Amino acid sequence: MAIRQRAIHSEDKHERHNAILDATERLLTRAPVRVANMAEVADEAGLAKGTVYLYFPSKDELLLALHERHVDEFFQALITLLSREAQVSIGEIMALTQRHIVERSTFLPLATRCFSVLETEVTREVARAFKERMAQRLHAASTGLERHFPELPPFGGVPLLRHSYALVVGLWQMTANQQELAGGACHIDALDYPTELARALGALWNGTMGRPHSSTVVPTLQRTRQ
Amino acid sequence: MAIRQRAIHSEDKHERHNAILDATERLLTRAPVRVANMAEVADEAGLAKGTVYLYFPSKDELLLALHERHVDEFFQALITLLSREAQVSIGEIMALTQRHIVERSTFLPLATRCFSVLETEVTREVARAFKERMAQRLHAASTGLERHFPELPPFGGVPLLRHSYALVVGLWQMTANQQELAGGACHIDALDYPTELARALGALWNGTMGRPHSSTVVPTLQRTRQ
Amino acid sequence: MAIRQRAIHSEDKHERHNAILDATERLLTRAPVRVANMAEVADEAGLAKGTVYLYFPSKDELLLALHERHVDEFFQALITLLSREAQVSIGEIMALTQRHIVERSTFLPLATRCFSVLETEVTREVARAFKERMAQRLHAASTGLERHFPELPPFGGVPLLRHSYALVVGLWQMTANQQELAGGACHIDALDYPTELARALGALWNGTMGRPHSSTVVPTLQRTRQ
Amino acid sequence: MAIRQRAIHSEDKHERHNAILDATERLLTRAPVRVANMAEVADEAGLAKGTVYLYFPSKDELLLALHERHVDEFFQALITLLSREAQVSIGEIMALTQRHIVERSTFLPLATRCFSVLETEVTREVARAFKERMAQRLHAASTGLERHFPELPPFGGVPLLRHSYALVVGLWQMTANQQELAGGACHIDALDYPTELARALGALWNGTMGRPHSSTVVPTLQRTRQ
DNA sequence: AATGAATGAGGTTTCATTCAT
DNA sequence: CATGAATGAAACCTCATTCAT
Repeated sequence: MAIRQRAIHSEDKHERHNAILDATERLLTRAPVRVANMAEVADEAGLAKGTVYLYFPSKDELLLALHERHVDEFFQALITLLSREAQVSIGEIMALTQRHIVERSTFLPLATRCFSVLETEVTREVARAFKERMAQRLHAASTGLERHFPELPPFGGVPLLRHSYALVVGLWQMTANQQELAGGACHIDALDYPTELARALGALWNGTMGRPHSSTVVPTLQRTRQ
Repeated sequence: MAIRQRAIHSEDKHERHNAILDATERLLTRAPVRVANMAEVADEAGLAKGTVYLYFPSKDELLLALHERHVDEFFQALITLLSREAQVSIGEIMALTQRHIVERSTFLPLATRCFSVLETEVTREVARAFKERMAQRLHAASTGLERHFPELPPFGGVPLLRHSYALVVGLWQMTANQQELAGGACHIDALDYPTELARALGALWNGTMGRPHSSTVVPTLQRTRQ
Repeated sequence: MAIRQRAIHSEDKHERHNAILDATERLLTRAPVRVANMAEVADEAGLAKGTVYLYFPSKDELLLALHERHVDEFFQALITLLSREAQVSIGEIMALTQRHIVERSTFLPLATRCFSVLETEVTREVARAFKERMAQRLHAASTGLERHFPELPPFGGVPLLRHSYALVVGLWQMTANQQELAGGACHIDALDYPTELARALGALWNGTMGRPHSSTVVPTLQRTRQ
Repeated sequence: MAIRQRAIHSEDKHERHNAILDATERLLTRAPVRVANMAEVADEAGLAKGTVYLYFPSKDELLLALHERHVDEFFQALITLLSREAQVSIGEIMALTQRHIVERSTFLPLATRCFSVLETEVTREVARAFKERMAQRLHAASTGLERHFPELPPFGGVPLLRHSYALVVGLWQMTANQQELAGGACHIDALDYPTELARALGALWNGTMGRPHSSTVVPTLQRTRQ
């Protein structure tokens, strides 16, 4: 085990906390589906197993913390975008989603796993606190959203964001890793995930705001990829 | 273990196949979140562990088969409904969803689990075959759907169904078992799952068909519950 | 792992149950103080770890079962001796104690360990059942004891046996493994365990029965050793 | 952690040594069966873990030191009692035992633990020194005992004290925490520990001194409780 | 075909002790 | 002297799957 500086000051500890999350992220990137065990995490972080347990009380809380970091980064970016004076378009929000969620190969597999973790493997109190923080993020983002989209009823941003997130996750689960099939079973419905997500989100948002459907959002979501 | 007749003829085998699925379903009904182990499944079916393996090559394929039975029942009902001469309303489709998916306590937990199973624990060939059958069901339902909803473009039923399913699953994962929080953290967004799903699906369908939003679908989805 | 016959019939299972206890006993004999881990036990028994868990639900219950086997063998012998027509002397009982408890190097270390196990590591129900069986053995032995020793008041055998057992265990804990010290610190009090136990038991029994002290019991207890 | 003065002078060190033992005692009082870990000990003492290791080379030697303090307090009291001019009765010695050992909830659990510690976890030298000090205490007490009880042969106090101690410990291990069973399995033998101990010690002492059994000692041992 | 005994890899967590600061 | 972050060995137990009967 590599001998590392000791994390004595609060900031050092925070850094090491993040370093462990980074290590977990790297492992997840390498094999998004398989969940690493604590020995691997410790190894990747250059620490001993016991040290990881100094920073996270259990494997599940480690994974949950990483997921929350993902979510937080997305919401930070979203809230920043929405706090801008100039008009924000649906397309811009989708592009953000694309960058922070879709293209980040670890986000959705981990999110999927955390849904079950929250309900079974973690104390009620931890789960409650996590959900409370999520609710706060939603509210913050919702406020900005309502300013840019007057069609939304008061507090209408929260359910829209929730529904969008549900669509992102649900569609990913249905579509992910299906590219491999493209060769043989290629039908009209076998769009890749980002394209199909863009269409679905477009429909959801237009339907929520009572607008007629506009297909202009799709190219925007695709743009990042090209 | 009770001594059972041997299943020699093909129809007997099919029967036993289903009996194992029934047993798994019963276990899942009793504890939807926890996944039963094979010993319990065999026990519940009144068989030995080894016998279960004669009918299903692995635990994951057993679960997948049960999930497919769920899905099939839903699609059977949907296709039957859509094959009717008289006009089918969105509300009727949602009521069907409510009955077959939302109110069936085992459907969504199992679906969630199967998404990960499909990508990791099952041979490519099995996954491909499963998805192919799903695609066929989607096409069959889509054809009926397009007949009843002329706003849909040709083949537009397939993505709509996929997006709807994604929303059903994704929203369930976000909402399930969160009722417990209702007491303290109750916000405007803490709707129960069926209500929120009805709104989300309503927006998605209206948005997909380019209609203005109509709230009439919500009571329909709720009606089954009363 | 050596491939072994499968234990299918009830008697075979009982045999394997005992084989695992035998293996544990062997390990304990080799290193009476150190408690073996389950991997070692399985290895010594020529079985896989999981197999041991088929026969014993936990390590602690395995140890408790072995201890109970020790105790049972002692009580079987004691009850057999006491059921004899002819007069039984104190010396004979002590010789029995010597053979089954003192000279069996695993008995007392394991007994010591089981006292703590019973109070912390085992379910109340298991502990209760164990103690109930112990009480029955005590009563059975007591009945015979009272027949041979009329000085004992009715039911007086039970406490006498309990006190004797307490003395056996307590004195062993104080004396065991102290031989090593004999060289330097040899005082008048540094008798070896069997001799000192014989004297202590002699005093306890005589005191309980209101007899004047007789030293004749001591040589009897020593006899086995020669 | 509170910043503490450094212990520079020898007396300060001794004080801190005792403070750590006090902390351990407090923890043990709170949960006599569970053995505290070093983190808790340090915490309770208001010190850092490493500091505890400055005063005790290992956890086991810490426990042994605490046990020795217990034992020493008992022997101090016993020797003081026996050094008195006026006749000392068996009852007085038993009352002393009652106060210092039986009623001190930490004494016997710790004693039990230390017996195993002495044989395995501690260097030969440490164990030898401990036993040597015990022998000296025994001899000192024995001298006084022989003066008050002329029936005792020369040096007869040492084995009597040893046997008594063995009985105290052994009977405690058999009886402790068994009150819970009183409800259902209540037999004539289910006396509480102090009562049963009084009878057993009475028999042992009378047997050792060649006296006929007298039951007068029992109420004496109970008196403290009332 | 049916059984269920046997397997053993796989993963989590604890905590006494060390040592850099 | 004092700290407390870091260590890593140690041990338990589960359960999907195999295969002798």
